[in-house]
Amino acid sequence: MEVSKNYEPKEAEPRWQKYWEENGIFSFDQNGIKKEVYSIDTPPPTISGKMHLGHAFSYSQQDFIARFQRMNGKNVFYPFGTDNNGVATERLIEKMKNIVARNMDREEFSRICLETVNNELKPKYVKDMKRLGLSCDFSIFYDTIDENSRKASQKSFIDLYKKEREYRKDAPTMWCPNCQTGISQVECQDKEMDSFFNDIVFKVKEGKNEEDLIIATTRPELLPACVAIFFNPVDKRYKKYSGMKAKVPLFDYYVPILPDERADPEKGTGIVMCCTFGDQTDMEWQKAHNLEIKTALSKDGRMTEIAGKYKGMKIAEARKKILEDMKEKKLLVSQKPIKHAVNVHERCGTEIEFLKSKQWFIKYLDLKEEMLEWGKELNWHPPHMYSRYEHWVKGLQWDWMISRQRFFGVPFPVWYCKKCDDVLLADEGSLPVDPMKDKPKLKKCQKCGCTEFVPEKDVMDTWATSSLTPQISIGIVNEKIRKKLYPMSLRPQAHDIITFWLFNTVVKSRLHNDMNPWKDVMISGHAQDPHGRKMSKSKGNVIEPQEMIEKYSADAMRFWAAGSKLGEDLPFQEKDLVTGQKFITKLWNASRLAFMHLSDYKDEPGKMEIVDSWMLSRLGRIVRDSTKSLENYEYSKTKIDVEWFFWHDFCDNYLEIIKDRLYNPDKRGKDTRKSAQHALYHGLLAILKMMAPIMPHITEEIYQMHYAKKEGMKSIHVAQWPEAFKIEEEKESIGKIAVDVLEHARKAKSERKVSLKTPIKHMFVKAKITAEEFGMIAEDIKSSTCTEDLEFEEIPENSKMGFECELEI
RNA sequence: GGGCCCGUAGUUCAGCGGCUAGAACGUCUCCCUUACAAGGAGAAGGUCACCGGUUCGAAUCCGGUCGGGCCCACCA
Repeated sequence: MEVSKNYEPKEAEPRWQKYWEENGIFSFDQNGIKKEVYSIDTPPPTISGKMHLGHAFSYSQQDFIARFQRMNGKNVFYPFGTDNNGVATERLIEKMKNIVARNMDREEFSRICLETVNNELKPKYVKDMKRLGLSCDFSIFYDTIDENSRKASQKSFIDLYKKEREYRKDAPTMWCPNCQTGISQVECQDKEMDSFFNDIVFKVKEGKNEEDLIIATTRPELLPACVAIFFNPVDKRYKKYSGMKAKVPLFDYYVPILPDERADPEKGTGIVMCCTFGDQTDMEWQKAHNLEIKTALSKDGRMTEIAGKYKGMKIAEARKKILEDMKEKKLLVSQKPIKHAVNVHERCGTEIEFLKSKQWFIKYLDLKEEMLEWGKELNWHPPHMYSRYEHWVKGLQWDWMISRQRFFGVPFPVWYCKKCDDVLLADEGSLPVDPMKDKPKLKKCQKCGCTEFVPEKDVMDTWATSSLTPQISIGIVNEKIRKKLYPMSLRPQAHDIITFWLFNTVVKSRLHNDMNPWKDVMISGHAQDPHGRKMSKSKGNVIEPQEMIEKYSADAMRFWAAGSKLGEDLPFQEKDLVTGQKFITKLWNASRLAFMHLSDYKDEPGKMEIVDSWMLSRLGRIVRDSTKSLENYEYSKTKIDVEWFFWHDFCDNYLEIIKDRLYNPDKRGKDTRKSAQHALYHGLLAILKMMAPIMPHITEEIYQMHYAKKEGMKSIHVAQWPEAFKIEEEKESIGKIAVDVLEHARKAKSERKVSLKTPIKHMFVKAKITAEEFGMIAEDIKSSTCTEDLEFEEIPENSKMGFECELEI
């Protein structure tokens, strides 16, 4: 069989991708109830334009596993979703369409978001993923904002509410007084600002006298919301004041002086005032000491009525005025200019405030012990990733706040009674609902009988939905098979979101179903720039995977992604794609040689030559190890093992040795040719199959040329994973002599700077095998090394000498 | 500030108690050989970051130091 000289990945890869899709090679068999299922909780990428290198990296790694499991005969459930709900999408679309969400009707804004996502963003994304060769069943597809997902999120909300795991209460949220909107962490930015440390005077009664207590603050305008003063318990200077009260300057009311180790004795004067709320620590203090919450700022960034005469002033104005007044009353001792980083809203640069408002929470702080157990029950790959989960859980201080004052998200299925504020849930049968548009099923408040309701305007945080991906994706398929899918076999994801996505999914699954969502988790590392740094647009070191796939191939890209151990970060090196490309070429050329000699091959082994058994036995070890590696998510080991075996044992040595037998059956005998054909056929096939998960296109191309018909399979990717060949130690050790001799001869010729086909006039081999055994490999040695006269001497078993080879060229 | 990972050849990585510490790329030398010259073969190249400890034996296990990366938190 003649095989064309070159392989063109640019043409071949899309061709096979189309073929796989048209033939449903990766379809999940929804009726395959009897087959063992392997289910994957595919991460839904956030739609932010197009696939980036980190995606190419980690999605390739999970795909290796999916393809391996499929070749092991499992019915692989491998859905695909996109995460397009939440702030990230909102902001992207505001920019793309030049609109501002808060100035629009929510429904209208959501409509534009959905349209943009579906028509512009998603298709590009899915195309990129398919171009990478991802073997998802794209017919099992979800969006975190589609009807199914909204329904699942709202159902989850109702269920947890009924289980008394949800509550609504005042809580501080980050707020931009300029844009007058709640904002999220991702919209914040650090900004270096010039400010002053103001040393101000609190008065403490000490017997008859009043003592001064000096406190350094950058936020004097928050004084009216001051609720306590803290010092560190190890700080002897302030110990005597513990439990006493101090008078707040200008506002003349008393607050307690309390010990707390969060106060830093080194900072300022060592004592600090707690205002509700100046920053995160204020919130912790408020909660830990159960302090009153005072609100000094309103939503438009003006002082509230508790500020007395400063009421209605803007923050900057109030700060100035208050400082002036304190100066006048000698309550301001000194001012030191400082530079410090503050959180600002990235859109407008305004300093962020913490305001209290009603928020929904999932109550889970009481479950810390259980959470640790849940985490331990998962099989972590690699195992050390568990400690990230563990430390996160141990450090938890708040319940899970799930409400956001946002626009494009899943609405809460909730109305409130206008009169008594009682909660009215949507009817489960009517989900998904939008309370701003829909009406509750109940006509009257159960508590007070009132008939007027106020819809909840907030939407859920995106994690409240994405923590349901197992339920959402499973919800798409036949009811009959759902039971077999849950808990799922695998959650693949990167390590940066263990504390969010992974943790939240575990929590939801436990609260809803009382079991873990999956058995195994596989945690990928990050793709970095060539110098091992994080890639980011601002650094200008972003590498686009699309370009690299175009320049080399998807297989080469995946080859690179298989280059580091699971969980390890990997710097991107373009040279690694070159290596991948070379490997593809080598596979292609070796296959050309093989198929040239296999057209008349029939599977009837007969008597096997030693060298053929040597190769198959060695390969048997590789198959055994590689299978184990992939079962343990160690795809990089499989790659290294197969790559090395193929290049050196198989191509350099084995193929060179059998050429003579293949080309010259008249001289060497038909049986020795048959033996070579047999080993060649099965050896190459096993190599292809083991590389198929990593390089799905080139292996498919070669498989289809020769093997597909013979095995009666539509694709290498649904073909049976190779069985390990029998390992035959004795034959291996005899065969190894032949290989050692070949390598020795090659080295000798290279040192003498002569061509490899230069004849060797005389060769003298000494080895620890019998003359009879040597006879079984003598002809192969002669032909592969071009030796004219070969002599052998047996080394006794107990001799110190090992293998020796002398030659004369 | 807390956590996790990593320091092995010029570069990117394997090896994770026991052969002479490996591969790829790069470098140098050679080779048109009936799969492959947009190839191939061979060679050179290492105080396994540093300091201690455990052990018959440490790149590998333990403790510390110093670097690098990432995540989280903080910024009165």
